[in-house]
Amino acid sequence: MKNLRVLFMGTPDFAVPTLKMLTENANVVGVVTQPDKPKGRGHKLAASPVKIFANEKNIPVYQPEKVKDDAFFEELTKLNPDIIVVVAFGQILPKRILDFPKYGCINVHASLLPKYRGAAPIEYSIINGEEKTGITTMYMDVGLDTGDMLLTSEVKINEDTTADELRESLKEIGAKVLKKTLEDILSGEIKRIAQDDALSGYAPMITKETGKIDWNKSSKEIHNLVRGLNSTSVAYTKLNDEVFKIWRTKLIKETVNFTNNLPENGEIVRTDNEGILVKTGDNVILITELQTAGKKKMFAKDFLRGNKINLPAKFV
RNA sequence: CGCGGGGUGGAGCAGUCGGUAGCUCGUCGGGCUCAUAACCCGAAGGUCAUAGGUUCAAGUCCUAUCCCCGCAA
Repeated sequence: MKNLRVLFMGTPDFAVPTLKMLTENANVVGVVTQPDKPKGRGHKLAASPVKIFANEKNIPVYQPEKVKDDAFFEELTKLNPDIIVVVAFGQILPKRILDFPKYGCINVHASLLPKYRGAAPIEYSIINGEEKTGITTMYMDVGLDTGDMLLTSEVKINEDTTADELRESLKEIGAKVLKKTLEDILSGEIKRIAQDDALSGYAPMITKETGKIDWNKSSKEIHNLVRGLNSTSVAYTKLNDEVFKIWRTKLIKETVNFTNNLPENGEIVRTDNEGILVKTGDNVILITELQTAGKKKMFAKDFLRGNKINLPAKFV
């Protein structure tokens, strides 16, 4: 594998461990990543984590606005990679690029395909309450995550696993599975398995609206949303027109019986050292970590020290 | 130069018209109790982000810098 000419395409932090593995085991001839974009406060130009890593390793970096442009294809022919590895790159590869390398284009995808094709497989596997997910490597084709599957690796999702935690473990597993995939390709042992479209599903992009908590839903559904969105975007709700990001919740096993007056969904039932107890569609849920505008993420009990919530109060 | 909020004892917050700092917790010690995260008593702990300036006097006003965060992209 040492002599394998690899072109790597990727952008976020998730892609870095795989790139690192490649630099240690193969000949990475170049790295393609999204162009630096104005980002965050002040609109400062930010380089992708992949670019930063590649710069440290003195690997040539390419940042085409559109990878399908002729100019980039020309670069590609000069680099003459044997294989292209793609991890969370963020652009669709045209057919002529897919067909170019002799070993094709391999993608590392963070789900057990054919489920959760698309942009946000990690988040949606948790939001939908899956109990397992994993990594799938595949040969890319012109569709979105529709190519023939190669190797997979499963991981369990526990009741309180967050997207952030899951991403951390999957990015390392992705590197390992890809390594094995490349070894098997080179030895000729690899088997390709076509995806069964009948079982497929898409994990669309996360939007602002995705994170809005609907308090009419069950505690379980709300809990899944909160832990599925605890990194790039966060589940949120509003209290008196102020946005509350909800970073962590805890499920309450026992069903609470409201003998006298039944609270409305979203209404705060109690605030104490444990956190903020809120009525949901089917029971109650405990908010344990939250964040308000201008403040850092903090434990609910800490928030309550300096911010008294006068009941009755209701999240909307 | 995108808009905006904020940096005060370990944590979360107050601090009005400038007069040297307080609350809810935590911590430590003691008490009560069968017991406790409950209650009572007491204690330690802050050069109020940094550097200048105005003033008899600044956490509180002015200027610059550093850091943190929300929104928008």
